[in-house]
Amino acid sequence: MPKGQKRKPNPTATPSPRKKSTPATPQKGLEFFFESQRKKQHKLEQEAFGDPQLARPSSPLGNRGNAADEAALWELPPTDEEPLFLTNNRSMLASTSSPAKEQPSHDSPITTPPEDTASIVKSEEPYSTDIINEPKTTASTNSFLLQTKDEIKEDNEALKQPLTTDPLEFDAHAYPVNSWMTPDGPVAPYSFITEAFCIIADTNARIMITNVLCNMLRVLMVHTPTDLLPAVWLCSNAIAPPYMGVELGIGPLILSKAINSVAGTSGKALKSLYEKYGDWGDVAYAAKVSVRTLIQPKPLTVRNVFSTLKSIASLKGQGTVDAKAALVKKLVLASRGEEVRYLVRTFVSHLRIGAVRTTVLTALAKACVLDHSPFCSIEEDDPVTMHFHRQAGDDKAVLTEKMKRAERVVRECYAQHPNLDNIVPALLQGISQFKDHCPLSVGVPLRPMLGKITRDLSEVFVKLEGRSFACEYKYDGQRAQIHLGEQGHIKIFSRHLEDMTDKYPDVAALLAKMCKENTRSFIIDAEIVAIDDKGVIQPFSILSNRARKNVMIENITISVCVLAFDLMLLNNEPTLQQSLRVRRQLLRDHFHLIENKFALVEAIDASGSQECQDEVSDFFKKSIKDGCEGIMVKVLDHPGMDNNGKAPMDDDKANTDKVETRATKTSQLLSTYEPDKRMESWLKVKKDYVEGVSDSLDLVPIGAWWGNGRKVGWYSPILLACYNPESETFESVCKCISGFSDKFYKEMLEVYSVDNGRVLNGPRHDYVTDHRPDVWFQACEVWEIKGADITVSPIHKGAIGRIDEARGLSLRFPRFVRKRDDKDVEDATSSEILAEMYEKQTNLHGSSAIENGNAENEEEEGWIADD
DNA sequence: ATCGTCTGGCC
DNA sequence: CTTGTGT
DNA sequence: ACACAAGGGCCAGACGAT
Repeated sequence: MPKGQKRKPNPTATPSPRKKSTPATPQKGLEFFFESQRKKQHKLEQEAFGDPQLARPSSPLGNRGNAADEAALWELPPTDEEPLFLTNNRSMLASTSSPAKEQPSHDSPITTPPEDTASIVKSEEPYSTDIINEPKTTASTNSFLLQTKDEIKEDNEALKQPLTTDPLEFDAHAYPVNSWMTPDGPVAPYSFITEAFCIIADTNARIMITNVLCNMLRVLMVHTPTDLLPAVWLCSNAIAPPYMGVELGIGPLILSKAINSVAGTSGKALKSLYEKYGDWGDVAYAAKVSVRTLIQPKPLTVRNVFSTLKSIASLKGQGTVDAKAALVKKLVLASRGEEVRYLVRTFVSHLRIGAVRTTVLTALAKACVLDHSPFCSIEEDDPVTMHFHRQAGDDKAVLTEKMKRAERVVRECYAQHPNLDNIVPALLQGISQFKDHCPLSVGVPLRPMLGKITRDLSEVFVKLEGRSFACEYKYDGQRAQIHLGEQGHIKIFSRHLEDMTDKYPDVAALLAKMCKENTRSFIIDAEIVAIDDKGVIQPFSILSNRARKNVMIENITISVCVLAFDLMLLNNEPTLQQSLRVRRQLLRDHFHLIENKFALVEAIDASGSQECQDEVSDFFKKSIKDGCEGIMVKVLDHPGMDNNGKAPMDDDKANTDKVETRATKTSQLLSTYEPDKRMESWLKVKKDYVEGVSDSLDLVPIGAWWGNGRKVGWYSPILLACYNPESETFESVCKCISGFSDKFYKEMLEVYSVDNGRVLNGPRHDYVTDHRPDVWFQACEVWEIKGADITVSPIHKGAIGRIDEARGLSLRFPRFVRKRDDKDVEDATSSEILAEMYEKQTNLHGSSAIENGNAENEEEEGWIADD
């Protein structure tokens, strides 16, 4: 069904075939890039391993991280040239976004309606993004080609294998790209990748999605390798790694402006289109089909789309809204057929094709096995190369194995060094050594390890039976990955790898003091929590009030404490492969605790025995009392190495197959730090997962909006209210989108229809809310809605006036649990009850200081700061 | 200067 | 952050 | 089991309008 709901490409508007030539991007810059890339890579290696001034002794854990790396990260190139494969991607930018850099004059917005564009001629820019300025006919555009249009077309049709071909059969070299040719070499048209997007959007089959992506990337890799990186970015809904702080800053506002000026539509018309389609790409498509462009601009190319995106992201300051709209308009105007759909979705960073980061990585890895770029030096006899790359005579099984290997390597590499600007160029040179270019290093965030959600404490004991494990407080703060380099460089990254160093100058100032003498560099995983002046942990909302940019230590109003729980690198050695027990000990051994500023998370160790179950249960309760979300439970030791000496499987009697499987699995759980993985060796037990511990409200649906994407045609989200018996009103508490099954959505259309009178023309007089849902409901049902916390809301109205004069109460993480057919709307949670729940929750807070920030408390552990 | 809207980012 | 869905 | 896509409350920062 959802598949059916994915909007199919409109058959009446065929995706524009690659029939036209693209008057070229100067290939020179890109050629230069790859040339210098080869040189610099060589140089970098020499520096890393040869230069006595920069090289460090390589470690038994691998030769990752070195002085050259670190220097480069903070833009202190060890040589006069910029290192290439590190986070510094300016060299890449310089080549791919040259139009923006060389042509700042593009700022002047062009808001002329399409009809007038013919009169505007003249551009210095030869790129196809510059559509409006090219009154050339198609024929003249193609004039430098040796073949006629028809000949090319025939050619293509004859030779073209569909991208859906099994990658093992697909021949990227034979893929016809004559039409991509320009005087400066081949250039991939944007339509090439949108064609792939169309196919991918039309299926849910993951294998097919990967195959199409894989084939698409191979064609680029073989024919236009410099287009590979931009294409990979376009596939991943991003244009730069998160920690580079590059944002498009395009939303509905700018999009509307641009589309209106292209299609001559009004904001109102667009809005109604959006209500109909629920997707800005589809809106743009619909708005554009009705427009006849007199002058067909030059086709878009992958690199131009990408470089324009980069330009948009680089705009800042006054007038940027119009400037962005102008650039968006140019691309929209130049797009043909299906292109505009994906172009616009790219603007809002939401491709909606059912493939994002991981799938693209997989496809990329496979692509690199089956083909290689002209820049890849395959050495015939090199066993490592042959371990990954396809060789003549490889049968299906061998290739499958190689692809699996490559996928593992690429994903592991990405998890430790998530920067496509480094990974893709490195991959273009071959899979075998590319890992060395993208090491785990200080200054580059690794993707954090995640915990599996666990709904019950008893589940913990089933999953971890026979193993030793640590239970840690899960504080309600912000996850932070803190890096200190040997030269004193500091970076603090968020859970999604944004650079938030600027937000925490106080934490940065702490790092030097934290380090014991033997600590020169590190990466730690921690939670930052707000504390008051007495060292009492504050709720998340306090932390979120903290300033984020240009923070001066003197002006900080919200103090924080860093609670560390893991160590991924120490003194330039990755510690990922150590057991948690060892990593934790390293943490204890190498850091001073600083009262109310730096501590290790509150924790106990346990295993599966009965006493432990009680202990863990108490610990869990205590964590909640102390204002935490719950606990994390983590396997401490490597398989078979449990400290309690107990064999993992010893007292398993009733050996059904299932038990056996469970036990085997349990006994193999890793205690390593696995970046980017949600492993069963880390279990997350939050209070609101556990029955009876969380807040649960009985609310009344009073309205809804029409859903988007997968949920088009359904009510989503739904506006819910509590009941105030005093004023006899329904006060909005939250919108809810989660917890509904597809079946439920369908039933809802029946339950709330105009026909049965449960859909109203407007809000009832007794509905108290600032929201304006698409559809108003007659209050007639009660639903149980679960949430994590009750919050004082700037917009919702629950119990307004009771806790705060102007603000009502709302719910954090609302989700639907079930209908309460046993209740009438007047029996819904009352405003008073809601207010009391809020008070109870806030009284819970404010009692507990951070315990192990106090050195005296922990003498039996023996890891307190000792000087 | 101040306020409102938009955007992206935490959870 | 949570949840349901499809492979 | 995994990947993806719906979208929640709430915030600071940035830009634009007044």
